[in-house]
Amino acid sequence: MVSINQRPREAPSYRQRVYDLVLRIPAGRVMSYGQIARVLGIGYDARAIGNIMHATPDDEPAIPWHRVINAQGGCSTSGLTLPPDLQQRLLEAEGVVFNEKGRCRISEYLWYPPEYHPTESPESPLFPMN
DNA sequence: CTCGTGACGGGGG
DNA sequence: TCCCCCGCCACGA
Repeated sequence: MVSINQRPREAPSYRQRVYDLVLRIPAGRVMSYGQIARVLGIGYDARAIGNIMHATPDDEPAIPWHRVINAQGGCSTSGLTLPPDLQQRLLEAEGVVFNEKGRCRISEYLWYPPEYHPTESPESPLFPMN
């Protein structure tokens, strides 16, 4: 495990910021890749978050990677080294309900870090749509 | 340094 | 709703 923990304690790396946030997602709740990117701010985007999460199991086994799904409410882990249905099963074990198409009502499970105060206005680019 | 590759997302047809 | 296309960006070759 070429852990990021071995990195000296400087400014948190891009990965570390992502991991720190994912670590805080409560069981039974989820965040989408894009949502994480928006919470972290400029320079982060959904695709990059996905790349990082892909490496997570090897990197940091303790990180609840399964609580990060796509904005459509589905799991994006098809055809990898991981069992295709693993992520969904882990979430179901935490009470998340998926339909026959493998999608959950994401709005019911979304979690936002408490210190993050998104604008109330749906007009705002920071409004937490997903 | 450049290039290809995604566990993405949103818009359009 | 599904599908396709394209912008986005960290990472490894």
